[in-house]
Amino acid sequence: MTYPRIVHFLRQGKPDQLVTVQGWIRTKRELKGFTFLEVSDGSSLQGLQVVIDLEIVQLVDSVRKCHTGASITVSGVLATSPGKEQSIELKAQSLIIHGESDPGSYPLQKKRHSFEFLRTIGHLRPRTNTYGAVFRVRNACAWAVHQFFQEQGFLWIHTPIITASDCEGSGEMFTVTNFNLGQIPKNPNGSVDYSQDFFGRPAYLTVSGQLQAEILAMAFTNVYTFGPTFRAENSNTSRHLAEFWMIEPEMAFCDLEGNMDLAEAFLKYVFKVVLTNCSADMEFFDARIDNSVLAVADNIINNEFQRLTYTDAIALLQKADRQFEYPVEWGLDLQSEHERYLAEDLFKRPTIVTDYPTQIKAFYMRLNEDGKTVRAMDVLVPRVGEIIGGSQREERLEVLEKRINEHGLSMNQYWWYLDLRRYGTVPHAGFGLGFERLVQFITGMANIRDVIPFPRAPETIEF
RNA sequence: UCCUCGGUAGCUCAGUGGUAGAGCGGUCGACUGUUAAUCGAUUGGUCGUAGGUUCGAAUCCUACCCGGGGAGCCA
Repeated sequence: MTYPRIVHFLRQGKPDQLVTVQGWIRTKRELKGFTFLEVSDGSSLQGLQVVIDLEIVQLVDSVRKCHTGASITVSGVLATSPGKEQSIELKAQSLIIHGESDPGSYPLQKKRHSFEFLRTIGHLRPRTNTYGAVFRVRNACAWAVHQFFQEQGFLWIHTPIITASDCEGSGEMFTVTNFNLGQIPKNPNGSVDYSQDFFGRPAYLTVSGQLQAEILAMAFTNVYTFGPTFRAENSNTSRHLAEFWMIEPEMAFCDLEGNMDLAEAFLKYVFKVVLTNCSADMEFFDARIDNSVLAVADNIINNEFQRLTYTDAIALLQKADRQFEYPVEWGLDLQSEHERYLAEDLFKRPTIVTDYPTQIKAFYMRLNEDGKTVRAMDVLVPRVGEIIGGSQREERLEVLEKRINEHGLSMNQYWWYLDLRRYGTVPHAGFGLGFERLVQFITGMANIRDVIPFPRAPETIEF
C-alpha cells in the first residue's frame, strides 16, 4: 500500500487528520516524557517531526529500537506544532519498525560530513540533506530539459551507445569488445584481429551522439539527444566524469545565431523550472553550499548573455590589466583562466564566445568567409567554465571534404556523414551540454562527483 | 597525466624526535516540547602501506597506495 508522501502533509496536512507515513529516521531527540523523531521519505528537504508521548505504553518498546537510519511506518494524528522549526507534526499512535539501524556502526551522524567521506559511502549518502537536495534538483533539471524541447517541437531521439565511429575529437574512447582478454586474436603482423570480435570491427562507447543526431535532424528538422556519454580520458578534476549525461540538440535550417538563441533560452528555462519546483532545495544550496546560488540564478534568468567573437575576446584579454599565466595570442586556445576572467570578472554573466580559429576546432564546424575561423560557440559560465560547446555545421560537401582531408581523417569512414551533404543538405547547427555541469552550475556544488548518484571516474566505480 | 597539499579514534582535526589528544558521534545517566537539544560520566587508536635513519619515529628519509585542490583535455 502506498501512502501520500511526507511533502504532501507538510504542504497540505490539516490538524486532527489521521495519517500514515513511511520513511527513514533522520534524527531522534529524547526527553524524559517525549521522544521526537524526524522522518524523511526523500520527497522534501524538510522531514516530518513525529512526536511520541512515552505515556502511550505500547510505543515505548518500539521507540527504544528507533535510531538514525531505521525504516518505519508511523500512524497518528497531525497537529499544529508548538515548535519553531515546523508548522505541523505527527502525534504517533502506532509505530512499526521495518529495519533497525545500529547506531554504533551507522556512519551518518547528526553533524556535517565532508563530501570526500560521503563519497566513500555512496550507498548511504542519498539519505543526507545535501544529496537529497542535489538529486531532487537533478530530477527537476531532467524534467525541464524534456519539457523545454518538447514544447518547442523537438523530437527526442536515441543515438547509439556503442559506436564504430572512431571520430576525431573528444578524448579517449572506451573500447567495447567480446574478446577473452587473456587470448586476443592477432593478425600475422601482431595487430588485433577485430574481424573475429563481436561487431567484426573496432567498437567503442560513444563520446557524442552529434553525427547521428545530424542524420535525424535531416528528417525531423529539430531533434535532441539526452543520454549517457563516455570519455576514457584520464581526467582527475572537479568537472570531469568518465560517464556523464549529455544533451545535444540539432536543428536543420538554423545558423549560429539561432543556435545561441536556443542555448540561452534553454538555460533560462531550466533555471526557472528548478527555482519554481525546488525552491526549498535552492534556498538550502544558497545557505549551506554557496551563497551565490540564488544570485547566479537571478543573473541567468534576467540578463542577456554576453556574445562576442574569439577575435574580440583575444583583444579584450590583451587589454586586461592583469597578468595571465598562459599567453594570449590569436590562434591559441583560451585557457581556463581566460574564460573565467571573461565570464566572472569582465562581463559577470554567461558569455558566448564565437568564431574560433579553424585549427583549434573540429572538422565539422562551418568555415567562415575569412577562411580562418569557424562558426563555433562556447558558452562560459561562472564557477563551472565551459558548459556548452556547439557550432553551425559545415553543410557544403566540397568544403567538408577539404576539411576532413586537412584533419588527416579518412573519407570512407564518414561516407554517410558526407551523404547528408549530397542529398538535401541544409544549414544546420547544434550544441552539446554536459548535464552534470548544468546541475553543478545550478546547485553550486563544487565537485561534479557530487551531482551524479554513482560517479564514474578513474579508479572510481565502487557503487 | 603533471603540479601541489594531505592521510592520526566512527567523523572533523590538533600534535614537527621523548608517556597518542580534543570536539563531535556511540554508550550510560539527568532533563519543562526538543529540533546540530542541553548537562554529567564513559567508550574509543596497526598514527595510509612497506622499508630505512635513530638509544628512541605520528614526527626525519625513500618507495608505493589513496584522497583534496589546481592544470591539461573537454561537456
